[in-house]
Amino acid sequence: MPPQAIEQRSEFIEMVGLMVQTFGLRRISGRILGLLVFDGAVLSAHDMAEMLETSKGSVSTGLQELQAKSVIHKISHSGDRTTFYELLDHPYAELLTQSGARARKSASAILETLDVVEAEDRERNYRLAQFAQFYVRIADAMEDAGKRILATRCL
Amino acid sequence: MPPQAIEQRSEFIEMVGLMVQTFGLRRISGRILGLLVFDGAVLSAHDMAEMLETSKGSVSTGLQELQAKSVIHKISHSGDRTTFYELLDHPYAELLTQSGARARKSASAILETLDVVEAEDRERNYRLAQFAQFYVRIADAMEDAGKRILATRCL
DNA sequence: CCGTTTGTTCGGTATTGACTGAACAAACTA
DNA sequence: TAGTTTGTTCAGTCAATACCGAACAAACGG
Repeated sequence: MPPQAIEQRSEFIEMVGLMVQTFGLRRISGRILGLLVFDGAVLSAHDMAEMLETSKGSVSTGLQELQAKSVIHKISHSGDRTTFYELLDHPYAELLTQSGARARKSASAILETLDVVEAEDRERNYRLAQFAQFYVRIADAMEDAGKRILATRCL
Repeated sequence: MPPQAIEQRSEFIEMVGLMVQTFGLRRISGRILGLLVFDGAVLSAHDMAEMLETSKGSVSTGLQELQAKSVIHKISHSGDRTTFYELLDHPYAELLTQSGARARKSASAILETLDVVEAEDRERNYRLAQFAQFYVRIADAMEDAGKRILATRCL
């Protein structure tokens, strides 16, 4: 690989590391994701730690996080104790689903307050309802986006 | 206000403080938002600092953040040096717009990598495109939700 | 079984960034 | 102008948390 390409790859990996933090993922998880997206390889935790120049411990946590979000999955071969990992077919759908679920939970919490609070103050009721609706819209949007991604034809 | 209502109010305020962190807002900004949503009052920074039992400095930063996101706006009366703040009519639309813009920026950054990288590796191209599309979908979803909120009839 | 390789757990460390509070600035009053 | 109130800025502090790496566990080969 020419030196320029190495630079591009490493920049991409770092960029993804920063980007995924929006979803509450650790930077290390994003760097792993970036590595897998760029190289498309099937890798062991050991290899990843070397390639990303980081500790095995960090990689281990990152891999757990990415599995919990259904971004990657394990692969094992008989007669080999190594566990490998690769991207799932639809790596990002679950991220959206979970974000949507969180938003819906926020909406519920607000509506709960609305229920509990005295129903006399019309304007407060409106403000709380408006606030809850904000989260409902986000939840809907996320879930829709997730479904649309799943519906997209695979290569 | 009965003690139970005070408790509900303060719980709500703290909850919003945690919730808004999803949008990259500080906790203090969320607590201010919670206060304004619950009370519907027009308040000065001084009052907010007292009510939230926090420093004037924190409130000041929080107010700037909320203004930058078009959640609140200033109100001033002639012959009074105090600046007051209140919720805007559509406090949440801009939050979505800005989130959408950030997502679109991520998508662009990924597509830029796709452009730069050798076009030979078909599978890499696909993975990068898929990743970019993920962010495009989020951007679209956020912007749609924002528009839908604006279109919702006011009280 | 022992040695080797792979991977996880967890206590300690370092870094990030939110919050505080004091100093400063601005705007009005007497 | 001096005094008062309001608000911002910024250097320092503190807490949250991501990361490191050593110790441990598990799985296989010799």
